[in-house]
Amino acid sequence: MKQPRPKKLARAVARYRALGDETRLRILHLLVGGEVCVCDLAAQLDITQPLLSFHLKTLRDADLVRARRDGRWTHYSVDPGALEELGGSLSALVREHRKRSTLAVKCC
Amino acid sequence: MKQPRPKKLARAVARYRALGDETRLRILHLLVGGEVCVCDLAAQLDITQPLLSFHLKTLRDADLVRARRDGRWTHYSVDPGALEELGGSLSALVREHRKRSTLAVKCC
DNA sequence: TTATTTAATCAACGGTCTTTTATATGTCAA
DNA sequence: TTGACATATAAAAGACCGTTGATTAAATAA
Repeated sequence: MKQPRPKKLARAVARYRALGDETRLRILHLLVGGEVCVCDLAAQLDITQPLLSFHLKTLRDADLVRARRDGRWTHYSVDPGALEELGGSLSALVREHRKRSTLAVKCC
Repeated sequence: MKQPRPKKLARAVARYRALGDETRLRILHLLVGGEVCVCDLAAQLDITQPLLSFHLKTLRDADLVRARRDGRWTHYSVDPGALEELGGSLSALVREHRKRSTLAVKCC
């Protein structure tokens, strides 16, 4: 498989890193059903408000979620694009592995 | 989407965390063509030997790669199972999002 | 305006992860 | 056996991340 472009690699790293936290993965699952406001997320997560805000920012910075302000409230939703890109590159990696593993290239 | 089982969630977190590092993602891409020995990985990565060993252990602990000893050398290869499980849960998340996002559930 | 509510930001602490240097283990060749 | 080579492990330092408590900003209600 050709080596990933630096830019793309860095983006993938940032996204995997964002996914590598239990609270953030939970948030993502809460959002998968559609937009949820921060107040409702807070009600289900049992963490302090600033901490939730921090995790949401982390997910935002990785483009995994989007925020929409509506008066006093802010609604978050998943950004399917980033997830698809990640899932796609994972699948491609597995496919590539399958294809090449039959060829049994010797190394040392 | 139903909330993920604690055990499965923890495994996913550990794996995303393992993927959330540039060196380790590089290693995975180097391995996708088939088994590679540590010496060849070292030649392509420009990091110290103990550090490479550390990253390989991290990937092993996440079940993302397997090690096979062959005399003096150790060959690493990707473990497709873990990658498939990750990719699958990502795709499921995206699919679920697509399905539900048309229903537009109101929150606050 | 003033008070209240929702959410984001800041500073600081503690813990975990990465990185380095040094050492150990295991395997083969001489 | 001894020496050389390939890789793993240990200990310590530094950087980074998650968490908390206090504060701020923005929007509405009184």
